[in-house]
Amino acid sequence: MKSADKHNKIIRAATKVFAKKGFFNARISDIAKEAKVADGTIYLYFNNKFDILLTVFEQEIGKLVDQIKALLAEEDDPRRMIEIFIAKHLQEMKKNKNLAEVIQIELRQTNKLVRDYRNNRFSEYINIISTIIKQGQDKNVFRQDILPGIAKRAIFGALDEIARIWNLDLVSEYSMDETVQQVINIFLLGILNEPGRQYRLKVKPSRVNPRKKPEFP
Amino acid sequence: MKSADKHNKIIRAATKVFAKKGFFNARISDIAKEAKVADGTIYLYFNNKFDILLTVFEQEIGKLVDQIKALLAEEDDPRRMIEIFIAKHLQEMKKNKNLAEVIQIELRQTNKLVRDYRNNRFSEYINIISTIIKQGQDKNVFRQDILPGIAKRAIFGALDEIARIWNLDLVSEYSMDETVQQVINIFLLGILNEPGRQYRLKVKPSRVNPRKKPEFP
DNA sequence: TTCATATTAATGAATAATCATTCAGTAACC
DNA sequence: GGTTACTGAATGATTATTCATTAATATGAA
Repeated sequence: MKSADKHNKIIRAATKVFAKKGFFNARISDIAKEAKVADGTIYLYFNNKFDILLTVFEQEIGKLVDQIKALLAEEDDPRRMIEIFIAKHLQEMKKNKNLAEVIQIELRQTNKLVRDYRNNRFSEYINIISTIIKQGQDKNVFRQDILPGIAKRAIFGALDEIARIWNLDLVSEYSMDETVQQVINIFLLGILNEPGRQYRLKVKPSRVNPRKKPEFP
Repeated sequence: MKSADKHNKIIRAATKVFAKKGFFNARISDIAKEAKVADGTIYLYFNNKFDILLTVFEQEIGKLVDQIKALLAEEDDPRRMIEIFIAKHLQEMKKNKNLAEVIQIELRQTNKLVRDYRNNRFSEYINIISTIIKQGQDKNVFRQDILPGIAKRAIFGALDEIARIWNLDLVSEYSMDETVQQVINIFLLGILNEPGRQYRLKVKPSRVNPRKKPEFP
């Protein structure tokens, strides 16, 4: 019987190797060696190299989804929920750089080739953000003119870019906490000083409660 | 004399091919064919495949830097400057999907391997954002507690993620303008409704005017 | 329990492609 | 006739994947 144990060992090895060398430069033999397994063994557990990447990705994102959902279940203030999401995502990426790297790779390299190849836990992940925003709008805590489908991309993109920089291992002088606070700060309050009183956007937000419109994909 | 013309032809071809297939799946012969040139000719103009990617990247980003700087030169309200940056970046990525794709690729795949290989016009590019923010802080238009080095990453990341989605060519129901407004809106004002009056961040911004601290790399 | 056989898992060397790069030769131009 | 630009077939390296072989484990009859 093919053991779940070995399956896991391969996944862990692959995560490590992909993170270090990137998908295209990772050799199957690297993964095999890292997993202390023969090259051929890998093909008993996975169809091909892509399959490994996708499995790693889905599985790791899945864990994140579960964790964050659990955290959020205990909170019902949308403002805090956004804080929790941001903090948790960044903490996780700081802790698990391999995962951060694999997300980067998967999102830009493979997607294009093997799109919608299987169910997408990643969509589920970022839709957590838009769901929180919608809740906040229902409670009138968030601005009604924010489009949740765009906001979710902006927030995820910001987090992902910060994680990318961490992975370049240039030394940063900012602490984790400081960074988390900043990002929360920017997204909740914006960068403008006393926005309501001093400044009108060049183009005013036009639609209110645009829930009818389909989401930004 | 090796013609600048041919050099350009190769660059244009390479941009197209990289965008379509990604760096690792692009063959030199694809680029050669697209440029209507022999495979070997490419090596008269570039050292190797990486060199082509880097050249494409630096050159295209360089153009963007020049354009945006020109636009900004005519404006001195930092709020408008941020608007201009966001709008221009998104417009450009929408117009030139190949470029958007090459940015995605270069930032995640190569960086790791060939870091600091040559001068970085990309840094120059995103430092435009932090410079604007600093100016805004000097004029007391932007909140003093924003760290420009983190804000620049958040803003660029958001824009980049949106461009990524556009490149997946899933149909989006949002117009360019709508998206631009939203993003400006989010970053200037935040998503919170009447932020000053209703909500205190869980953790308050601590330092004021942290200009002394080194920037987020 | 013991041993023979069957079934399943694992191995890693061999295969078969794939391309980046080179370079001997040709063309274009001065 | 000499210099420079260009060509594209040949080279040589690399590696995902396969598969014949071996090891491990299960089964069950005596």
